[in-house]
Amino acid sequence: MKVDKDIDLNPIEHNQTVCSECSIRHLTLFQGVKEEDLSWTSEYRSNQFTVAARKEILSELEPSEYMFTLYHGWVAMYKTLNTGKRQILRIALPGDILGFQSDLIAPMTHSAVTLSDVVLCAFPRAKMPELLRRNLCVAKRLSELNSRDMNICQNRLMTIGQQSAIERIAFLCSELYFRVKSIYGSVQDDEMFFPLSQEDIGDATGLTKIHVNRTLKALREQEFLEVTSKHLKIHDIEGLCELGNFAPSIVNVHSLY
Amino acid sequence: MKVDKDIDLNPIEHNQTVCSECSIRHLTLFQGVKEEDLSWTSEYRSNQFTVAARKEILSELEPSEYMFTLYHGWVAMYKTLNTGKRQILRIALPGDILGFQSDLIAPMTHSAVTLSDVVLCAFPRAKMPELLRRNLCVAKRLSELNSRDMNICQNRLMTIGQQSAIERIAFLCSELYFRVKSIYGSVQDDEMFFPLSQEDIGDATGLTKIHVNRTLKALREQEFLEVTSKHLKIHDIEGLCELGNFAPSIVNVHSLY
DNA sequence: CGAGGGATTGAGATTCATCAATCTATGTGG
DNA sequence: CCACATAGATTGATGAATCTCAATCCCTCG
Repeated sequence: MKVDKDIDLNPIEHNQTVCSECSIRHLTLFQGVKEEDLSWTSEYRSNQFTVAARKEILSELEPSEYMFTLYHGWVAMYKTLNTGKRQILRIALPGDILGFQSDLIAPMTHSAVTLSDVVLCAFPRAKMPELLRRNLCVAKRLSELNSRDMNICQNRLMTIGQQSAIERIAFLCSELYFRVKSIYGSVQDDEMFFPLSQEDIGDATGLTKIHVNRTLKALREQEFLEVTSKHLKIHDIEGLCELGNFAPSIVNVHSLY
Repeated sequence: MKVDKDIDLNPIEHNQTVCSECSIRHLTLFQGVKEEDLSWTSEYRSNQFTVAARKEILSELEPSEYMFTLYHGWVAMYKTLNTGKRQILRIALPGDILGFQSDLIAPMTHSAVTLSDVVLCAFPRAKMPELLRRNLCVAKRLSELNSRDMNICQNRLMTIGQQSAIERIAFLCSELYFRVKSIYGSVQDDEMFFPLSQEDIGDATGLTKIHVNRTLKALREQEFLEVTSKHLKIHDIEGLCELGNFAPSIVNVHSLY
């Protein structure tokens, strides 16, 4: 799928979401911030930006002025090999943090591309150390989100290293199904928005897009799921989890203390 | 390789290493603890334990009373699939933290097995929240170490998802070479202790031990490296890094602020 | 309505897994 | 100290999973 390498973030001029009225704050870095602290804490967030689908928002090896909270839409974090091959490391969904790394000013260790139109809340990196020192519950929440992402990353390692093509795709779809469910509370009729192309699925699972195509056909014929244009319909989520050896609990964020 | 599933940690009765005299403290969780804080901070560490090679020290799905700092030796962190297949998630080396996860009392998300005789510094989980609240530079260091591990995990995902057998093994050996080098400052004659069996290498790279054997033979014949019993000799580290597309900097720990 | 990008299908090549046998090093008990 | 047992390493033969190349189809969008 064609990716636009020019980073263009469009600042939202009017009607930016205010943190105190944010409907997904319980998913984000600011989850535990007390109401009375929210006004000064949210000063560390700068603009909200909109970005079109298939635009790069972070580039490996380049520094980035901001890190982001994904407010709306889907984003793929990935790395590119010298051969041009691409590995998708994780799919970010609303509430997720994009571009955090402990050396805040170093070049990015991975890239990020939007899979759909998205809205981002930007945090200037330069201000992060101060925020983390001043508001410990933000620092704590950051650890928790990182820990969840580590867990997901390790499970992905497991699935790519040890499972077959059909199992890997079953795992991926199960993971995304349960993550979407945990964000919105439910998945209407087990049908959901799913902006990954077959090539994206391949880059996430370590398969070629052609083999992904054949494998999706098998999953369709065995009545596990159907992937059509930007759309996933799950027929048998239990069977899918079993096939992919996926445990729904891994998508949960756990509290540090 | 046979693994002993019974966890048996042998407490060191005499001559335990005191944190203030620890020769690898600069690598550990206590790196940044000020001298004057070290006495109370180190109270949160309980016993040191010795464990023989090929013993399990953490078990997936079971809670663990302790988390550990690896003081001496090598440990493999891994997950097991319902099919019995095993994926090694990372190789822990001295200074590394074993068994941290943000939900401290939950069952472990992965197992750990010693690859050599090891010495562990144990931290009772129950005391961790208090430690992290009381000593912020420990909390900060924990984030930094976790961030480094995340970086290593993502690179491993990349190598397993996108590279060939010989590239994956080149990557693994490069990674371990540079990590050992960063711990001890140098690797004498490019020869080092290397307790992974061919089966371990396979479980770390998503290959069968038979294919690992053939691939090691190729690496030997192409004069990149030689792996003999518990021993790795590197002939051409630059070529190896290039082959595996390995960037030495990924093993570094970066400061959070 | 035409162009372009993704999806689909087929054929053939390649990599890696599986099965099976042998070899070698190490440690143990007699 | 030797014989044996055991586990890991090595090699060969075969087969399956997945990749690569190539062609065509189909949908969307301008």
